[in-house]
Amino acid sequence: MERITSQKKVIIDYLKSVKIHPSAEEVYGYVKKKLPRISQGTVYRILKNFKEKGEVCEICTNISHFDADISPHGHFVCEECHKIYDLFGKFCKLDCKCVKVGKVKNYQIHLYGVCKKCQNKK
Amino acid sequence: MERITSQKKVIIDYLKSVKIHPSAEEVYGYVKKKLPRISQGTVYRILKNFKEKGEVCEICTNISHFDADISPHGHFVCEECHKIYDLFGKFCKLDCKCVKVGKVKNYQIHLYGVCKKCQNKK
DNA sequence: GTGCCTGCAAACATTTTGCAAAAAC
DNA sequence: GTTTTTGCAAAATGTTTGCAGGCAC
Repeated sequence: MERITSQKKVIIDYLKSVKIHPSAEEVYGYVKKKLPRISQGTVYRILKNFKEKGEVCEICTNISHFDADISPHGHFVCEECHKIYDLFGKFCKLDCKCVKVGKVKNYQIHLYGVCKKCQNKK
Repeated sequence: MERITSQKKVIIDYLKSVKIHPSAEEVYGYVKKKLPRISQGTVYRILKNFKEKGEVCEICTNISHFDADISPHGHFVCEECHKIYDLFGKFCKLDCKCVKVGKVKNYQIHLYGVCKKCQNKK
């Protein structure tokens, strides 16, 4: 049975109270003020735990796969085999004109799930 | 003036010939077979160079920012100040029913550009 | 020949992990 | 008391960088 600890409470309260989308490092920096003995490892473990339960989501900015097809298209990432599939459906074309916060240079659409091959393995 | 080297040629030819969306590590593994003396640093430098010129794009799978708002919404990432803005427009709702490659659990939409604050600084 | 590019190795940033002690139940 | 979770430190992972020599032009 999962246990409720002060570390988890402080982290989820913090994430629910801010809109700055903090990095793991920023979460650690804040939580350390409230719980000075907390370690980075714990922060990473708790964030991963929340993510797996679906209580928080991660936002991707750090990137590591490359594609020479620069036309606007989406990607389906299989969470089992980590294979990346191209998606060319019409929903991959976004209308960026209505974005007010700044000038959009490009965009990415990522769907996460389990691909058919991996579904059939079970 | 930029120079054309065998390392660059092998890398871009490889990326244009495959559909597996290789990681930097995979690019290195392949290119090493053709050019055994190539180093990882060179691969990273060349990939970054191609990306900056817009010849290849990066696909995000490695992730590092957290958001307790798990409703479907997009993010605008400013390439100058690295701030992340929430986007709640209607284009942030994707219809995933037409995705055939697997079962979609969730998705992310990321727009990249320069936010208004940074535009005004110039 | 000049200046950009590469190989190498070290540095750096980020995240994960093993283990004993501490805390939750 | 039992089991999960934590703190710590080390390791693993992924990426960047400085520099001397090599290569494109």
